[in-house]
Amino acid sequence: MVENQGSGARRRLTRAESRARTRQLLLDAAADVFAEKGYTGASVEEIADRAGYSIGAVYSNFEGKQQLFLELLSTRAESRIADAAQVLKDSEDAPGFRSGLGRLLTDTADQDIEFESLHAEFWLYAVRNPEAMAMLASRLQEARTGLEQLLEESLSERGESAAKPVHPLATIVFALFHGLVQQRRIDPESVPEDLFDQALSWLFAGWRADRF
Amino acid sequence: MVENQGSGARRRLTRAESRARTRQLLLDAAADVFAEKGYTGASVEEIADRAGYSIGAVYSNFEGKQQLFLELLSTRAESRIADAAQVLKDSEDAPGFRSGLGRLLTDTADQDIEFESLHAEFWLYAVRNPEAMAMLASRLQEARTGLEQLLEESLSERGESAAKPVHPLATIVFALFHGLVQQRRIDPESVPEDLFDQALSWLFAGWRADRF
DNA sequence: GTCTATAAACAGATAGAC
DNA sequence: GTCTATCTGTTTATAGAC
Repeated sequence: MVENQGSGARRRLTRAESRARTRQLLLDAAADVFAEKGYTGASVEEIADRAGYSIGAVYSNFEGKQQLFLELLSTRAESRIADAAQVLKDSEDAPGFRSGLGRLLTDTADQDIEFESLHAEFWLYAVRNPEAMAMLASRLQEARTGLEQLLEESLSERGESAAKPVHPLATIVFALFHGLVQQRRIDPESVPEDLFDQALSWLFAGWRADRF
Repeated sequence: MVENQGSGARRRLTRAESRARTRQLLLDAAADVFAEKGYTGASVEEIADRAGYSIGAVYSNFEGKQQLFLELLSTRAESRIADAAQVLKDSEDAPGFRSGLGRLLTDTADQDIEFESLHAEFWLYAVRNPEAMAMLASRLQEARTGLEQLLEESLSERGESAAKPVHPLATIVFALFHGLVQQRRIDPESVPEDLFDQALSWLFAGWRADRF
């Protein structure tokens, strides 16, 4: 007796898969609520509600609120930047590199408004809970490394590689990105769309001139 | 009958002054606790305790937790940067300007560790409570204006003023400052002491070259 | 003006039904 | 594996003593 499990185009929900789906829905909902209310302000009940489950479902899939947050921290911190950088790498050529980053800035500040809030929550949590700091540090380093590779490729296409390490440049670009996104959220007029490109243009020019 | 009020070097505590002193102690304690625990995580009781008062003292001097926080937001946001910039202005000449900012960065990240946490709390609060956004925006603008003046004076001493507006430069320096401080708190090795100076050097060089 | 005591609401986490 | 009910602790804010 196979029951109606193999019938139809549907059917594919192992217990493990069903559990994984629940976990995913809870994690998505948690990201939303943590971004909106902050770690302390977010309630487990609201996370569960928004995912379409009850409180019990959260505690049967995660140890608790803290572990749920840490799982997001370890898997989602900076992921948008890494992804977006990859998109830029695939879709743009060297001259479009900077304007691509400029668009990334305005998109992050104006459209994906949860990103920077969640980033700030991760940062504050790590600052207050040293045991989570190494985790965030390694995620940030991953993102910076991705950006470094992008920069190196972009520069090598222009025949100006190998002379200086781009490492500090990547760190600077990264810091500038977050700083400008934050400022644009508070006072959009003070951070016009092309300011990031402008800054990168000056920065790169000065960096190149410093090779001699 | 004057009572023993005019006697001794002490005695100077009008009710108004005594009240002002209590308010000040509560505000100082509040800044500490909000920085350590966050807006939601900070309890009125802990603020009162740390100031040496009880819960009732808070509610007799402020409308509540929210107004206490908003008073800090409206008076202390970015004040350290404005103050520090003024110190730099008074104590340093043009060539020392950049290294002065570099020291400000490491001090802010390593010594006055409450500053950036409180800044992040202000930012998150404003992002989540639009009625407070204009207040933070104006405080940020004040700080940026102060930095602008510093830049203009520093540049005019080198005879290269008036050609271009420094406004965008001030915004960039500001964003970079916060971005690097945040990154240094998480991963100090990725933000060496002279990175900020290095970045400013490249940025200014590129900016100058862009005049033509 | 500040304190103590308390009210009223809400949180994270657990136990047991299904 | 998920839900309902509940336990326990904590929170903001207020009322009334002093």
